Amino acid sequence: MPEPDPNPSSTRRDRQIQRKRQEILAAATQVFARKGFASTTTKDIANEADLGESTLYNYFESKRDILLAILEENHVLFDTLFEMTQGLANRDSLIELFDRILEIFSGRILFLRTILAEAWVDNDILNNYLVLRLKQASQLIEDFIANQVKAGVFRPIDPALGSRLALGMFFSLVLPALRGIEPPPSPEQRRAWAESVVSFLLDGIRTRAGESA
Amino acid sequence: MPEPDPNPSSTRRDRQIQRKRQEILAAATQVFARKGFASTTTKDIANEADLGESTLYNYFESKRDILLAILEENHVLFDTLFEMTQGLANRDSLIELFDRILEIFSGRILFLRTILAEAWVDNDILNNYLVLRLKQASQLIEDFIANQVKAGVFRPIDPALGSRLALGMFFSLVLPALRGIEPPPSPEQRRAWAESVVSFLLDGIRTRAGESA
Amino acid sequence: MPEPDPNPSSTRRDRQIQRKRQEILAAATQVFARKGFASTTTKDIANEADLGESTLYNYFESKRDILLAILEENHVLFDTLFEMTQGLANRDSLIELFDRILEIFSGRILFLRTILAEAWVDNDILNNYLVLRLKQASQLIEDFIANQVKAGVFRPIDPALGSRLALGMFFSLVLPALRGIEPPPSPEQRRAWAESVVSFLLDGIRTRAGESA
Amino acid sequence: MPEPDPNPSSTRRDRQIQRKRQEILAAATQVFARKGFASTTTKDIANEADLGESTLYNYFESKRDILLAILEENHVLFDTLFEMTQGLANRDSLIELFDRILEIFSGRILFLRTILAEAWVDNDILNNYLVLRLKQASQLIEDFIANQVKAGVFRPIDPALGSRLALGMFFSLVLPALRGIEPPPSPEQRRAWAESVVSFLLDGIRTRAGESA
DNA sequence: AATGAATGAGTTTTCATTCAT
DNA sequence: AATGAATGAAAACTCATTCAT
Repeated sequence: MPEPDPNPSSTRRDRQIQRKRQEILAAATQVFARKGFASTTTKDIANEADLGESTLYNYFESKRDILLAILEENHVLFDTLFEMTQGLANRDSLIELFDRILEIFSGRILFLRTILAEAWVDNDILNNYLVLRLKQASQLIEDFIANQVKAGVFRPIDPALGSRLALGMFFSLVLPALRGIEPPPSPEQRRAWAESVVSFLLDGIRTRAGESA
Repeated sequence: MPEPDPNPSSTRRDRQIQRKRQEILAAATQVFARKGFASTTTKDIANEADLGESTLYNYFESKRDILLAILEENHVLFDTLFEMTQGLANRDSLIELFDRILEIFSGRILFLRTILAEAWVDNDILNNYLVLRLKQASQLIEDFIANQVKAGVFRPIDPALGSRLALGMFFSLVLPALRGIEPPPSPEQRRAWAESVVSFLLDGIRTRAGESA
Repeated sequence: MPEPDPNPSSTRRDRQIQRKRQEILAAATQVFARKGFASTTTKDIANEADLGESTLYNYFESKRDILLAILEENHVLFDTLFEMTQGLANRDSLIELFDRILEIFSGRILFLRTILAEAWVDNDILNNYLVLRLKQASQLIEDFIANQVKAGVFRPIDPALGSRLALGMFFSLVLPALRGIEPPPSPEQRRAWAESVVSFLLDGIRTRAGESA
Repeated sequence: MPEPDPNPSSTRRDRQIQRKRQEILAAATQVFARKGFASTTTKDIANEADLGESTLYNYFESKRDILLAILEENHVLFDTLFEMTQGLANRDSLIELFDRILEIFSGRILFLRTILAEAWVDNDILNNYLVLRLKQASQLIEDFIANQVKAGVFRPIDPALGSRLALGMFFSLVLPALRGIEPPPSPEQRRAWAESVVSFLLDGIRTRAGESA
């Protein structure tokens, strides 16, 4: 027998509100990704959410508030990514990391398309929602590189530069999907990509002396 | 007493018109880069160009027409790049290519910032002005890779993937400058970057068996 | 076991309804006085009454209906004033009248602030709720003046004008409190004011020949 | 022969703009006086000014800006009043003052109706545009009363109270015209009123001992 | 050729009111 | 009886574009 909730209606109501907010955010994400924030009208969002335009304002303060809610909501999601990734130890953990990020990216394509577009023209969004994450990711890779260099596994390379190039490789793979001109990668494709990036990064593209023999 | 030119006013006027158009395009590029096309008003452009708003319409049909003129104007510039680069033969020609593109990019930051933003939300622009160029660049690198693989210098790698990753590395270097959060690279910086990218691409990051000894 | 009332729920419900209506009217009076009718939203009223917005419509037909109910409710109150004041006989009764009206005004500041604001822009309200009362008050004073003139106590003055000036003096005293930039007058203050007005009215401000001696 | 204006077009343009602003202000004053600021729509103003709604925004920043421009414009006008009135010396100068203010008021009825309405609900407007003026007027009268009391001409009366009552009398005369339920007073009417107010104020309404004889 | 002025079409936002529960 | 949710209608304001000069 379930405990009588001391405040059941309030809680249910809250959930109901949250659900509706999610619906609106999902609709808005669709349209923002397609047209960009500035070119999206509240009418667009309302149509996509199958609501009256004024109803939006029962759930959000303004159009920009909707955008920020989308950013906020997804920002949290990426927290977990970095919590899980405590450190990069070896080739396999690098592959694992790239694969996981590719997976997360594949599931958040519309959001990512939106945030990249807005961060491109809005400094607040860039700094509050993108730079932070990129720094975290970059740091992770830098630390790995620095360690490997110290251990003699890597050539003495600037970790910051290495990290940057690694991120560049990574984005070269997902960007077409984010932009919507390629389908999101299948799990197999992701795995293959992750391995390729790591291989390129670690081994380069040239035949090794020992291998070519 | 000046020589009677057979068609003086027309020619001079044409040049005058062209000059004014350039001024407007330069002003518009500034504002588009800063705020994005959709958030830029014709008033913004007119202010930046130090003109009356309605004067813009003596030179361009519409706000979008200004954007397209900017894209068109710069598109031509990149033609020369690919004309000059007939083929990549070796490590040095790769470095040379990257260096040259970095240089061109550094001189066209505002334009690039604009085209990237708009191609991100506008399929026409993406296809007509960006994809074309990327394909050209990509093809160049792919051909190089395919050749090297055939010659046994490179491991048997998918040239398309290799090219993509190479472009990704390249963009990871210029993007912060395009976005305006880093200064444009100095010539020395460009050279160093070009060498780094090529080195990463060709050699990888790991100590080579022969080198570690 | 309670007596079966022949019509209990109805009566009790009616009282309950009336009580709730009063609460809403009190809340609305607060907000109307502060912001004016047009700038007050139904949400403002609902918040002040600690109710849901839609609940208002169980008790009133519309926002304007609430305003009219406020006017109606208070209109009745002033009936009693004029019933009690059957006629002005002498200086003391004049003082008494002013004092009483000051008292009533002090207890109805928010209502008066509201009605004055709305009568200022709404002819219906002006005519139905304000002009009537002012005419009654004015008549009272006019009659008094006319009588005094006839009796030779007053100079032969236009009673309508005299009444108007007397009302003007009166309002000059209460208006700051109605507007909310002065505290409501204390009973002593009211008494003093009433005497002053009557003294000014009757005696003027100049030293009398007999007095100056 | 007129001096060549160094900047003629600019000046003419400025005048043109000023003229259009005046037109809009005049139109807005009409509508504000009739319906109150909050109930007036920009469409109302545009219709009254025979302009497109959006045209208003070429001359004013916002609806409120129009209101403030009206207040500002008229505020200046009252400056002159107080400059002219350096001091009140005797009965005739008092009459003169009242007459002049009545005249000014009669010419600014719509403006005054508007400012009174808004000052009634807006503290900024009350303090910045009304209280200031009332204090000036009040001070003038207070000084006069204080002087007369000192000279033994007036009974020892509180000058602040006397001033307040005098202002009340004054407003009782103009208010109906401001509200629009009486025609503005004719010059003769104004003169008569001024004399009456002063007479009431100075002499009171009662038969004087000496006069009744 | 340059532009001040005007504006229609739209955009975001507000708000009184309705209605299902 | 109370209200959360939804919304049509309208409000203030924006902006690309036109046009007369």
